[in-house]
Amino acid sequence: MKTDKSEPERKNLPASEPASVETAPVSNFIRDIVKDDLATNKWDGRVVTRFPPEPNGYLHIGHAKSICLNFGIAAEHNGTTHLRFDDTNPSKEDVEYTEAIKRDVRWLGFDWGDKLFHASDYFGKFYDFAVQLINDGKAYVDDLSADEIREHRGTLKDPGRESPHRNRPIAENLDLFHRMRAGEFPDGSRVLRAKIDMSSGNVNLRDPVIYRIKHEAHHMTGDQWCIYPMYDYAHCVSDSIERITHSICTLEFEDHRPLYDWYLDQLGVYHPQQIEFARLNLTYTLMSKRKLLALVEEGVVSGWDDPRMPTLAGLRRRGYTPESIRDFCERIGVAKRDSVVSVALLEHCLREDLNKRAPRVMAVLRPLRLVIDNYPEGQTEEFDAVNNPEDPSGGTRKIPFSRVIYIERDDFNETPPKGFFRLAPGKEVRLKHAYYVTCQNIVKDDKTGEVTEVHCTYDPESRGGGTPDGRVIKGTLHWVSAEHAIDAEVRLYDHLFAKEDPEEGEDFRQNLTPNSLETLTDCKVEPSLAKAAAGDRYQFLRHRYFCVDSGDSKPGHPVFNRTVSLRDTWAKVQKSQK
RNA sequence: UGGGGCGUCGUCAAGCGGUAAGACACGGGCCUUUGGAGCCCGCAUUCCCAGGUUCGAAUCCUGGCGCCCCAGCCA
Repeated sequence: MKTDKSEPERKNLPASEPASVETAPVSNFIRDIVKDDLATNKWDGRVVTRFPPEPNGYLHIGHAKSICLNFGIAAEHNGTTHLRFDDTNPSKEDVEYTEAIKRDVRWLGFDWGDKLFHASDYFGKFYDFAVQLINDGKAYVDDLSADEIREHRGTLKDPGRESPHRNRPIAENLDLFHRMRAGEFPDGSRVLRAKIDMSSGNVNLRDPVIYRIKHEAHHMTGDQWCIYPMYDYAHCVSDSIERITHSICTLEFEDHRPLYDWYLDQLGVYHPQQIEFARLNLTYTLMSKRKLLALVEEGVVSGWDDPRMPTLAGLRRRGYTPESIRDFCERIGVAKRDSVVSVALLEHCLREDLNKRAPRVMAVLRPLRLVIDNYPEGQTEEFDAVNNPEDPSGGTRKIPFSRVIYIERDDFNETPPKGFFRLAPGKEVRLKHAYYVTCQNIVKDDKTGEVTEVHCTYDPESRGGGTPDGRVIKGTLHWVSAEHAIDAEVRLYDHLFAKEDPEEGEDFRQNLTPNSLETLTDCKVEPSLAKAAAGDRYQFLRHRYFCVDSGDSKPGHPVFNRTVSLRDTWAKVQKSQK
């Protein structure tokens, strides 16, 4: 993969505060449970959590919430957090994903130390425990087909029926299970099931499958196994083996908790507490891994790290900072009620962080030539420009100025609407860091009528941006000297989905924003950007925040991704005038 | 009465029997060499509804109503 070094990224950004002191932790019910447990010494003073992704896709912002929660709670109490790959289904999983997941967790700012595990590390133990269940008469081999098992399971309202194989002698179960493992039976021909209660109101307890046969190679264990354990069984036993204290998962697993508890109780082993919280939903954001995969596979986006994706890899490439994501995860809180957080909050967290850290720079996205008629031809001078008014230690840089410059097309209007205080015929504006200029006349294209050039005069007295007479100039424009400008490509991203709820309607694809990527190839940026490196973040003055693309940017041809816009009061005013 | 969970501002969310935090969004003002940032002010007499207990209820009890999840050999 292209870029992924949090190292170089860190280098040219001011050091960030460590996660622990960013903000005082907000109270939530899980923190309360942990605090209580510590007070009653339930776990001998230990706090051990785990983040258990399945390596079948990339991590997204929803996972970030879980990561921050698990690592955060442990860190607050001097505990540890395990990174454990829940890799019990070889048909869906891949090493590409495990590497991406590790990279993303690290980038977010968390460290699992030597606590890196895989459920597949425990395949041997899982097998032995299963044998124990059989020996205790708590599990049996079922010969029913998948369809038959479903049929026997009953419905939500009607109880299920017991399998005819349910009361097989222990010895026979043992023999069959050994032979399942030995590879004697084809996929789907038999399963190992827990013997619980076919009439339970909780469907999960109607003799759930423990092991299924899959003659498939596993990315960690190769072809050592042809039977693989199911999630419910593998997860609780893994937690037990690792002596997890608080096993935090999302709400949909609430119904599984009785099963989690059942396995551990029957096995008579160490028993962590499962706690469920509401997963993160964001407006305009698709959070389903399966559907995100579809976008990648169908080429709707350029990959898992496309800057429009809600994946951590995508957000990183877009220019998000790990600090802003952590701050966001802290601010949204943790509770049990289903909710949809406004994406505006995420963007706010980003802007707040970038405002403090991103150097200001001048870039003209849609250039319009401006000629200063009374400025000597061939003359060049330099101005000192503050890199970041929010950061006194940010220093200054030199910006070259000359007779012909580029300004933003939007910053000139031949027939200015009310309240427009940028450039217009006869009007005077300030060129940031430079001089005041007054528009004297314009040049238009004969055919299209489009303004192709603006002619101005400058006031030599206004050097630096002020005049002795102290006259008030409301409009300040950014600009780039034509002969010194660097050509750049700029990619403007919009929300991938036009609907607040991307899942609305029959097919989420119908809710895609028609043009969520607009590429501008004729941009002019100030020469200091020649040294911009992949991942560097800037504020293009008066525009928004941009990040040097880590995939396609090259030394002679920088490519910038729009990270997030600046607040735009003028746009708001215009909107309200309509 | 299939089982499980949840209902506090537009959106998140504190609150744990003592009289509704905070954030985002929104509206108004100040300030400004970014229409940025910053600063100030405003924004739930009321907590899904109805009863009850109590000197006192968002918090406890009872009964409704609404929303979410579950019938993979996925996780």
